[in-house]
Amino acid sequence: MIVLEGGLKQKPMVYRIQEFAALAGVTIRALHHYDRLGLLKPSGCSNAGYRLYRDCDLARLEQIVVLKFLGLPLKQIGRLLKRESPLADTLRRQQLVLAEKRQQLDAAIVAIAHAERSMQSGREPDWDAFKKIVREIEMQNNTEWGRKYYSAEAQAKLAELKKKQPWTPELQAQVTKDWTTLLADVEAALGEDPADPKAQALAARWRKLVDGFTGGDPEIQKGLNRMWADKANWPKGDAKRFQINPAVQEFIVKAMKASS
Amino acid sequence: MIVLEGGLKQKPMVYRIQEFAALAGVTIRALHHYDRLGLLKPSGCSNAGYRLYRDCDLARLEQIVVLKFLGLPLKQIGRLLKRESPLADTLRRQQLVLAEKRQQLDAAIVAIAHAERSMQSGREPDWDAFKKIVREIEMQNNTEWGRKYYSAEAQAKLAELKKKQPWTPELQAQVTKDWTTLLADVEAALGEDPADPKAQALAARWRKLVDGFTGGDPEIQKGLNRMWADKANWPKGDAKRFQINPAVQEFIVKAMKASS
DNA sequence: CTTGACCCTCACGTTGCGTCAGGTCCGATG
DNA sequence: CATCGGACCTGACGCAACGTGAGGGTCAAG
Repeated sequence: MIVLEGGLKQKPMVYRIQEFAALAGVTIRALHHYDRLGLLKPSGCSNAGYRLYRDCDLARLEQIVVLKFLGLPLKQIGRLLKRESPLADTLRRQQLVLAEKRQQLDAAIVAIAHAERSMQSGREPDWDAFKKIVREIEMQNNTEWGRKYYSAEAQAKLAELKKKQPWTPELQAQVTKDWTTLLADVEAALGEDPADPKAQALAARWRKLVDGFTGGDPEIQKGLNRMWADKANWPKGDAKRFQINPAVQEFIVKAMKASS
Repeated sequence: MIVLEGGLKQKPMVYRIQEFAALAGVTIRALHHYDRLGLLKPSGCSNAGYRLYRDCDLARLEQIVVLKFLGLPLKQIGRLLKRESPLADTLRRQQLVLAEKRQQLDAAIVAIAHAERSMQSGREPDWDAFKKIVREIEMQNNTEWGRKYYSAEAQAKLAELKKKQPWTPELQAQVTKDWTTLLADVEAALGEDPADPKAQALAARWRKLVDGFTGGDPEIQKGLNRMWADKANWPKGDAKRFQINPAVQEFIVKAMKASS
């Protein structure tokens, strides 16, 4: 049973937690949470330890609520409120994130609609058709995070390549295997002279694998180079899977130079 | 460094976990997880305790991936795969959920765009404007879950009412207070005769508060009745806030009848 | 002096895995 | 034959943003 404290103390206008929570449309527990995270410390405190909030706290809380509504994590909101990171940049990034999420959502909605149609006739839905949709979208996400490294031209060319050669998991497995064997072979040849025919053969295999992705296009190649140069900033999940021995990399670079 | 097992054993086509995970585009850890949840038990097991997967497992996993893509929680996916709940219904519900999420996303995207425009000129964004947007959407969500109880006509009338009388948190506080005091007063009068003038006065107050929400419209009233009749199925978070003493409810019903 | 509404601080539960840590198993090599 | 590197195993903790009690003070009214 909720009994609100109706007492209007006009002057300092302090609120106890329940009143304050109702005012902003959040729960008491959320306020506790924000307090412990340091996001919103109440500006006052009764001698019994009660949290006492004022109008200035309300303004801050409303900012928090808005930023949360935009999908920002609380840690970032904290940095924003402490002016440790610029609002404008954060919003721009978040806009991209949300746009991507929206695409996923739309795809899912379309997929469900498709499923319901295919189920009206037959009892079982068309699992195979979905598989393709899902793969399509997930592949798109994989490319999405690296998109910024490529010029508009390179992106268009990549899209064309993808049409001609769809990126199946079988192909993925094959390519992964090719790369790992090549990397192992190069590692075994680290002692050789980069100009040696053996090293040159390795460099040639390397070039062929890269061309398998770039299609031999120099624009795409430039984007790829930018991407690897920025390896430090990759999403951590992906960075691990593409760890590569620096010595190997250096060896190949030398071999490439020697052949040109 | 990843070294794939290239051995193609054509006949039974068993996969070890890494190979299988790559095939479906999920992580090994996810497979462990699904195994423990009972979502996908590998159909085989080597004598060393290695999980061994076959093509039938792949089909099941792909279904899991698709359903996960549609935003379904793993528990529900489990029930669906065990045929404990019907796929068609679940998909229909999920479609609504996704549509709602999409609205939120769109609102957030629009809000960010709005913010960037308002920041280009002035340094600070227009916090007040957002507050309204966010409240609008969150209020909408509050009404969304109860929408199913109202006829199309009632929904239209509710929308009109909301325009004439926007639902501010101040109003919310006032209404909450009115209800709680009324409930307390009724509880204190439980011993009285429902036909007594005192009880009738309480019933009148009750009617006035209800009319404050329905606008006196009988269509809306009917929807409200349906909603309370289905109280058991409310979202648990909300159900708790509207707990009401059954004796009080009974008393008011009797008083209403006595006055008619 | 006792309710009862309100407040406090732990502290565990949730969802879907990521990420070690510590140990086993297997094929290839010295 | 021993051993080394990969792949595999089973716990078990971590994360995000709170929800949900448990157990116990505070304060005004009766």
